[in-house]
Amino acid sequence: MSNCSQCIMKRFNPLNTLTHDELERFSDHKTSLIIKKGENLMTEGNSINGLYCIQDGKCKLTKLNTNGKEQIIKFIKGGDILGHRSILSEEPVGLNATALEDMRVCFIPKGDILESIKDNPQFSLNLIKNISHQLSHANTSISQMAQKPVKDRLAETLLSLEEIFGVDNEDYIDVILTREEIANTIGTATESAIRLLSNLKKDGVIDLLGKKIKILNKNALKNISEGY
Amino acid sequence: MSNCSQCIMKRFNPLNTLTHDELERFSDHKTSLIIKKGENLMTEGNSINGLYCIQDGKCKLTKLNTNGKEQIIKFIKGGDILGHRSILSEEPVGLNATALEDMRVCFIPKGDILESIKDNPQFSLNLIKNISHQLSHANTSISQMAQKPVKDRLAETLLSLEEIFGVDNEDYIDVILTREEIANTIGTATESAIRLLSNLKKDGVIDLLGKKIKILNKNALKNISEGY
DNA sequence: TCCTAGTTATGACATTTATCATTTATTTTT
DNA sequence: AAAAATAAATGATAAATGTCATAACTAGGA
Repeated sequence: MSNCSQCIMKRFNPLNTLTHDELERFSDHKTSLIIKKGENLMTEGNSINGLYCIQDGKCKLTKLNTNGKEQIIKFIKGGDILGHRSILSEEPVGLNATALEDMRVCFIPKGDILESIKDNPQFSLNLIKNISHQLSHANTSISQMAQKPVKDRLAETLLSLEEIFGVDNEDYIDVILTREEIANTIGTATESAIRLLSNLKKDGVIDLLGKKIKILNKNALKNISEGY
Repeated sequence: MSNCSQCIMKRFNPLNTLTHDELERFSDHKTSLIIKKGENLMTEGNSINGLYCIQDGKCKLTKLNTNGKEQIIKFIKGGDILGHRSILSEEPVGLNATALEDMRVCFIPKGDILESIKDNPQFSLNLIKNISHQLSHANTSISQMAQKPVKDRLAETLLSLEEIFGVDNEDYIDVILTREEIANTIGTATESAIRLLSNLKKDGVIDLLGKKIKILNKNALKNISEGY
């Protein structure tokens, strides 16, 4: 089994402030697991007794609305952590985490996390910063969802997907989403998302190849996302 | 000047875990200020070097969109604190805090807050819980803004305004908002908000008296907010 | 008190977005 | 490889929401 102190994924998350000893303790107690595409790593309303550190693979964080519709709140990739909000606030998990592709994930039990929080103020602070950052991001999302038309939100989402996942060797955004998932991210009907994507393609702003999306004119998208 | 250790407002916020000594230190360094209706307590993008504890009065937390529209993210009342997210994450303030009526506010310098964070783990934890709770609330908002029609969001907002501010002695919701502010809360045009309010009145679900709003049928509103 | 500026209200209309129906394409299963 | 299931695309139409215009009302200042 791999060792936390040698793991490079922690470079990207709050675990990067942990001492060698702490990481050794994590290694001793951690479990590795494989989550298959479509499976849930966390489920809304469930409680969780540890923290997930994503080694590899992508997932979506979703919320089921009272009207039965799924809203995608955030995307998660290798290097991200999940579950810390729930541990810190001692509340059930608020979102579903569903694998978009097969994932490799490490699970570190709550006890070890709490110990490090007690002993290592810098670690606590980094967790707080992570959550704070999520909060300001969420506030921006609220504003955009409430005030911007669907077209603008689609443009914004495409830019942010490229930002998060980067591009493959042919410059396509490196994540595969169904049209329905794109619609559930921007909060619109699937057909509307499809139509708007087709329009963007017709206008030469993006290229579509099956589910793959390539941004051809980032400036144009940026303008659209700001309502021009 | 009033004394933090005797102040009852802290009963409602994370400051309730502070020791007598810590509160004395706060008292020595704190300043009290009056914010007049319409003035800003905090401004988006500015940095802040302390924490505000609201004694009295109400304010709105807003975000200015790239298209120039104001989105109301949250309402704040006596007993709430402001600015802790910015202090903890060492980032500029993300939202404007604008007084809806005259406010009395205490300002506690950053240094004292950070000292208590270092010394008092329970205080830190309570701040984290506060921010975590805001985050789950924000995620719910995203989902509702994205997926629910304006009518449902208005119903939801009215219920939540009564929840937050309570009612006066005639059962009107105890906060005065313009129709534009209501529209900016639910993310719609002012005229749409006005029309939907009129409809709710015509249906006997609410009563309107100038800017004052009374909920007559809470169950009906709850149903509307869930799409029935 | 009157005046002015701002707010609320309402109608007419334009635009955006959702829904439904159907076809075509793609993926999965057998 | 064929069949079945699922997803994408597109047209027609309905519903929701925004915009513009204007009138009625309200509150605060001269």
